[in-house]
Amino acid sequence: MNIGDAAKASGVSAKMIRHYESIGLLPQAGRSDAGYRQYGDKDLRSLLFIRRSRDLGFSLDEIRGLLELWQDRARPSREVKALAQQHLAFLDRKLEEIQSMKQALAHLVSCCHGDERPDCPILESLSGESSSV
Amino acid sequence: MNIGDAAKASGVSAKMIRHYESIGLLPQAGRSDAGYRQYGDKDLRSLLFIRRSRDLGFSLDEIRGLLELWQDRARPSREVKALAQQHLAFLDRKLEEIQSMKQALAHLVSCCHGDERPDCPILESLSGESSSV
DNA sequence: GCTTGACCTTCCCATGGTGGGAAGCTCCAT
DNA sequence: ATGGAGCTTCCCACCATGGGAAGGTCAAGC
Repeated sequence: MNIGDAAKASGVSAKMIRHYESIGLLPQAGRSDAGYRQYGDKDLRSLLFIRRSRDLGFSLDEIRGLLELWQDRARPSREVKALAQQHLAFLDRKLEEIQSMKQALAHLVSCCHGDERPDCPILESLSGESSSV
Repeated sequence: MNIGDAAKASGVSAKMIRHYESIGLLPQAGRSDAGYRQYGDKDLRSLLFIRRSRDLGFSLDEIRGLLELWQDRARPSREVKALAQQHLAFLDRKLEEIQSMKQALAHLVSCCHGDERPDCPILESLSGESSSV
């Protein structure tokens, strides 16, 4: 299986597959006589593992840890759970951050009549003429 | 006012102030005889405007637009509102993205007993042995 | 005056995750 | 044999931010 097919099958772009290999997230892929990277079922499973982890927002560094735990048959699930909980806390922080941005901005937007007149509570708030915010 | 004081007063790091100037987000600052950047009240107001906009998650490109509108006394508030609404929609998308990550991960975490045993629904799900997810 | 330390200048490099594209090689079907 | 699709490596870009080196400047204290 060439890299293009592995990319299609895994949902990870060929560019990224090469990148993951280069940073040691994936082992060096086998090569054909011509130097083409070759991928098998096992590689595909790793790629899918990575893609699913990315889908959950894990960083490549966290995924490195997850992959290690995955490959260690004797890992205590405690360690996996700890890693996941840590990321969950990170997601929570992000969520709150964005939520408060959204709330503040939504308020400003609702205050702005949005017509042809120049006066605008959004700009007023950003410039520090804090009347209602 | 030197850049360090402007940084303290605005909450924008000196590094970033220089950067914003270099990309044309801020006009070239005046210089002292020794070449030190000098900042006045007007510059400070711009810096605060930028910081508040960043706090709401606007990109530097969006802020460029906001600054232009701010400086245009005749702008229709309609344009400001449109820009803000666009960013609001972006925040909404981000929010949903993170929320669904959080939800999925929280489910997995709740399924993992997290003890010394090696079996772990989190890793199972990431590796594609989709039982409950 | 001279030293010292805090501040400023410019310049380059790094992060994280991804993409674009060039130059050159390989494979396969026609 | 030719053409096009796919592969290789290599460099550059994004966004926003920070780190740090090498060198100039300023003000306070001796």
